Amino acid sequence: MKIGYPCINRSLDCKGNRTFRLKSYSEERLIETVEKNLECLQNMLEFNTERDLYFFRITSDLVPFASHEVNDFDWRAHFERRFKKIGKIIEGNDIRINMHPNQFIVLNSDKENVYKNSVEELRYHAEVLDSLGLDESAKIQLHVGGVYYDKEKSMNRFAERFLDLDDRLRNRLVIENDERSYSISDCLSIAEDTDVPVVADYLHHKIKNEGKSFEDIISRVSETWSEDDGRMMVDYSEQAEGEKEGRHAETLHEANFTKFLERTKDHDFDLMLEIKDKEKSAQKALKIAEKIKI
DNA sequence: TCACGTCAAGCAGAT
DNA sequence: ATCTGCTTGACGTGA
Repeated sequence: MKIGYPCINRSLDCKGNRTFRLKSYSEERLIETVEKNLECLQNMLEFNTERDLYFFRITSDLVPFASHEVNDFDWRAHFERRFKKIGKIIEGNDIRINMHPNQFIVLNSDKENVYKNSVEELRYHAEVLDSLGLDESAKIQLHVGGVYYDKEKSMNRFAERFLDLDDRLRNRLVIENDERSYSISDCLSIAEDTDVPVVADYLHHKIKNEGKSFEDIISRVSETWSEDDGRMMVDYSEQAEGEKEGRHAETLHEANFTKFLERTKDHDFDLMLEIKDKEKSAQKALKIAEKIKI
């Protein structure tokens, strides 16, 4: 099991997700921003390996406006060596990487332009992972999308469009259950038609689960991951006590996390901790995991 | 330096 | 109708 956290490190004084307003777009600004983001990405990866955190989610903001029409700069060529260098660090330390496009990426949208833009944005994500020289175990994790008053049709539309993607991109995609539309069971049903691996999100499953327990369903989820896909990925987060349902907790709760590990001890997976205090909770989680030694 | 309105983009559920 | 939250709040103007 590898443990990691998404996108941001609060202990370091660099920011790896710098961006700027579309209004301020210029090639100089883009280069400057990507330069700093890559530098910080490297810092974060080094920070992580020094602390035995070998799973990391790279921010979608790494290259701002990468898939926007305003951007015709060949950032891949310009930063090729930088990407390769970071890729070597990733490879050398056997770090697992994923990315998670934001909410605007909806592959199954009923609007043609949203679909088109989503594919472009997914291509950008794949280009980042390709530039780093990573194999297809580096994943791009997305939700199934909208329901549009007809869930079956919307799931079919997802499957069709997924199968229609280029191999290189499709082989990097994985789908994650969300807390209101598509449960793990729904994702598994899509996986049957498409062979897309499924990422199980523990908190989302707690909120939407059709009465199935996490430990029961995780076996079927693990079967969606092939050899080339790498180890199954699981997302873990906790409900912020007293806050609205689905809100992430500020810090990891030891007793909850211990219980989670015990409930899932029959399975090996890489674990992404979606907890507000990031690397702090990740280090805490690592200690707990080592203590009870799964 | 700080407060705060706004930010490329979608969607569903709550208010 | 409008607001909120989402993998992550950050940018940027005005005082």
